[in-house]
Order: sequence, then C-alpha cells, then structure tokens
Amino acid sequence: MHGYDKHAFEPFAVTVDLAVLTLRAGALHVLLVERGQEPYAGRWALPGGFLLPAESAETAARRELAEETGLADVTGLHLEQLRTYSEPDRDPRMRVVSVAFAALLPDPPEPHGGGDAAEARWVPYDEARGLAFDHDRILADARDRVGAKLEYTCLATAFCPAEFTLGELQQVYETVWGTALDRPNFRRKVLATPGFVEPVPGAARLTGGRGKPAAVYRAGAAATLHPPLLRTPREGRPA
Amino acid sequence: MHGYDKHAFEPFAVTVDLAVLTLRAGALHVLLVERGQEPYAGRWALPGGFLLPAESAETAARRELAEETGLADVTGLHLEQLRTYSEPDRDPRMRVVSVAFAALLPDPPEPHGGGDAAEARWVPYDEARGLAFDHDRILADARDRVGAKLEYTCLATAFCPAEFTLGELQQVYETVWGTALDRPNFRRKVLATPGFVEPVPGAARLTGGRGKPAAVYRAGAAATLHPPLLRTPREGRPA
DNA sequence: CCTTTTATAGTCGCAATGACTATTAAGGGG
DNA sequence: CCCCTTAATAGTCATTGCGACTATAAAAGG
Repeated sequence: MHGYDKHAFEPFAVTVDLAVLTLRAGALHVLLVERGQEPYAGRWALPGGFLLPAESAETAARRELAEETGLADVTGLHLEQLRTYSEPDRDPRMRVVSVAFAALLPDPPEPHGGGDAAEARWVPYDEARGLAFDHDRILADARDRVGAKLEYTCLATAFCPAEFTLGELQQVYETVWGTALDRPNFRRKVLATPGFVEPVPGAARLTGGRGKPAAVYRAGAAATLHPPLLRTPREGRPA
Repeated sequence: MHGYDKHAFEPFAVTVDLAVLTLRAGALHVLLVERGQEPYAGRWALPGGFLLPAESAETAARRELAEETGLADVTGLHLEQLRTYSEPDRDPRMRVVSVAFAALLPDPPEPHGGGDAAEARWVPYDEARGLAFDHDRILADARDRVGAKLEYTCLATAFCPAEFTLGELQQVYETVWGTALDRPNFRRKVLATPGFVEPVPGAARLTGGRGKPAAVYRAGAAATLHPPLLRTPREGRPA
C-alpha cells in the first residue's frame, strides 16, 4: 500500500520533542521552555521544533538539543528515540506528528541555554506538571523508559561526567528509581559486570569533603548488563 | 520552539509500516506484499500505508493490519510501536516519515488477506531480504525488539492461540531466539512466574500424536516477568 | 585523640537456575 | 499384546546471584 496514487494523503507537520534529563542536587530535572504564544501561551513545554526539509528526526533532535541547552558540543550526549505521538487532536491548530526523544546529560551544564528560546529552565521532574500539549505524557514516558533501561543497559553512565565515583553512579539509580540501594551490594554488582565501568588508575576523589576518598571510574565498553541490575520487584503488578 | 511563525515548516507524508510476525512450522514468518509500482516495483515490502486525516498512527496501523491479513477481528492482536524512520532519502520520490509497528499473530490465519493488496504472502524471516525502502532494517529492528521483550515481558503468549501448551510457548522462545531451551527448566520458570500462564482446568491436548498429552494453559494477567527469563548471555558484547 | 563520615572488604544464607535423571502417558510396530 | 519410541512432567544437585549485614580503612572536624 505504498502506492501514492491509490490513496490521497494528507500532509502533516512533523516535529521533534525532547525530554532532556539531568541529575541536579540529587533530583531528576528536565529542561523546559516557556511558550510565548498560543496555544498554551505562558505554559511550560518540552523543547522541540519542526523538522527541516533535509533532516532526519535524529538530526533535528540533536540540533534542538544544542540550541536549547546552549552547549557547544552535544555529540557525546545520549540521545534516544522514545516513540511518536500522533493523536489527531494533540495540537489544537493542525495535525502535528511528533517524534519524541530522551536526552541524558551529566549534571547541569548551564542554568539555561541561549539561542532563540524564549526561556529555558531546569525544572525538578516532580514539579514539571501541566505542560503544554501532551508533554506530560511524553515526559512520563521518558522517565519510565530511562528507569527501565537502567536495569539492563549501561545507560546510567550517560548521567555522569567522564570520570565518576561508584557513589555517584549509585545516586543515578537511586534518583531515577526513587529507591535506596545497598552500597556494598551495588558496588559488587557493578564491578562484577565486565565492561560496565573501568577504573582510572591513580585517581581518587574526595566526594564531599568528609570521608574516605573514592576511587574514580569511567564508562566501559559494554552497552548492556548481563545479568541485569533489577529493581526490587514491587508487589503484584497485574497490568 | 513550537511557534509556527518562527520557522517555516515542510509538510511531510506520514505512513505506517508493519512488521507482522507469526510462527509457522517452527519458523518465524513475516507478512510481505509485492510492490506493483515504482519505486521498487516487483520487490517485496512490509505492508503499510498513509495516515488518514483523522487517524493516529496506532489507528492506521490496526486498520492496515486488518486489511492486509484479511482477518475480521484484529482487536486482540498485539500491536506495538517500534520507532519512526525519517531519513530524508528513505523514499526516492519525496519526504516520507514512517512510523513502524510490530504486530504478533498466533499461527498463520490465512495464506494472505484480501483487500486491495496486490499480493500478500507469509515469508520465512530468513528469506525476507532485499525488501523495498529501508524495510530490511525495520524488519531486523522488529525482530530484535521482540526477542528482547520476550526476556522481561509476557509477550510470547501473543504468538500463541487462546489456549496453548507449555511446549508451544517454549517453541516461541526457541524460534525467536534461535536457541534451544531445557524443557523442565523452562516449565519450572514459567509456572513459578505468577500471572504468566494459568491452567485450563480439565484440558489436555495431544501435541503431535505421539507422546504424553500436554496440559493446556491460557495467558495470565501479568504483563512483565519478574525476574526475567534471560537468554544465555552470549560472550562479550562490547557494543 | 576521638568522633563522624564515607568508601571498601568480606560473610552468611536464601532463591534462582543450569545440568541432569527419573517417571508417566500416549502411539506404533512387530 | 508387549515392547519401543516419543513427549510431558517430576524431581535432584550444585553453583551463582544477590539481599542483608558486619567489619575495616581513610579522610575531616572538634
């Protein structure tokens, strides 16, 4: 059914929307922009924009990521397609099909980026409600996806700077999952997974001033965790 | 950057493409249609089509699924969004953004469906190469996703009819993963997972004529497997 | 010098699982 | 009809993974 002459087809506007996530002060934060015009004028929304004629959704997403964060180099950042939202009424003006992405940053780079964004701010995830369009749902889906992928991939390092301690890595899990983990067990598990992290030879860092300095690691070559690092299964989950 | 006046935007054609998968004679099969016109005339392709003006991608995918399989009722079938393919050159004629789906059917319903499809056929997965557009990649992505989701969800039952034996369920895993599983261990694991399957009280079925009749089960209420049913980790997987 | 704090090392026991062996219940061939 | 084959089901055993804990080491602060 790819015959263009058999079915008339409607042209659609295609956008990308980004859930840009980071960890700040021990809490998950998301980058939001304030809308300057209708619809949803004055409301907060996920950054995003239209695909340019020669762009793929991935290219457009990375361009928007650079524009909205104001970072000079976004090539190393984790960017991942979530899914596409295409409900006919998701934009009151016209048909807009949006390809949603999740982007993960180590720590906040800047309060908010320049570019032509009216205003961009890091907002704690828990306070990011009542967003424009269906962005509440996109953001929730992004968090769910990231939380799930922490279990069986090395995604957690995408939230960390190039060099990090195991305590920092553990905080990624604890913050995204909202649960506390046992430190010795977490350490044993991470170190037992080949390719998850690799030690930086001579380095050690004082994590908070007090306490024993922690060894420093960097991300390893592995992409997946075998076996996975499972969340404690909460009680009965029928659906 | 959702201001329509700030950026001109290109209209795009939006389609859905379906990787309709089933298990037939112990092999993974995919539903393909033969293209009648350029480009790729005479080549096989995944079924798909344009979004209608009032449809979401999910609605369009289910409509196409009904049309192409010829099934009267497709509401119970598993249909899941894979990802969106938007490379600018993926269709030589124009910009087409395609939202890809995977659909899972119990056993082959009919050789091929009616509707306006020129020709639709079940093709063994391993022989489905050289498809039109980027459909080789979409199909491979579909298989990867399904294989991965077998590990930590109850997706396998989507390949089975309403009532099935544990041997049939095991064949789903073995066929999709391409590995052999130990039968007693598989049985123990499945039955130990609450909500995965539930027994059909008095039923038993002769699976192949020979051998002891197998107990019959139906899909349970659970959606996820805790802990997961892991594939034997193949050796080092750097990327 | 002692207390606090944080990282790291190690112990113990249970639960999950891979690799097997044994038994049961059907069909088919002599 | 009796065995042989086939396939489902029942069970065993040792190893591994992991949750819960305890102990030690190395820093800062009073």
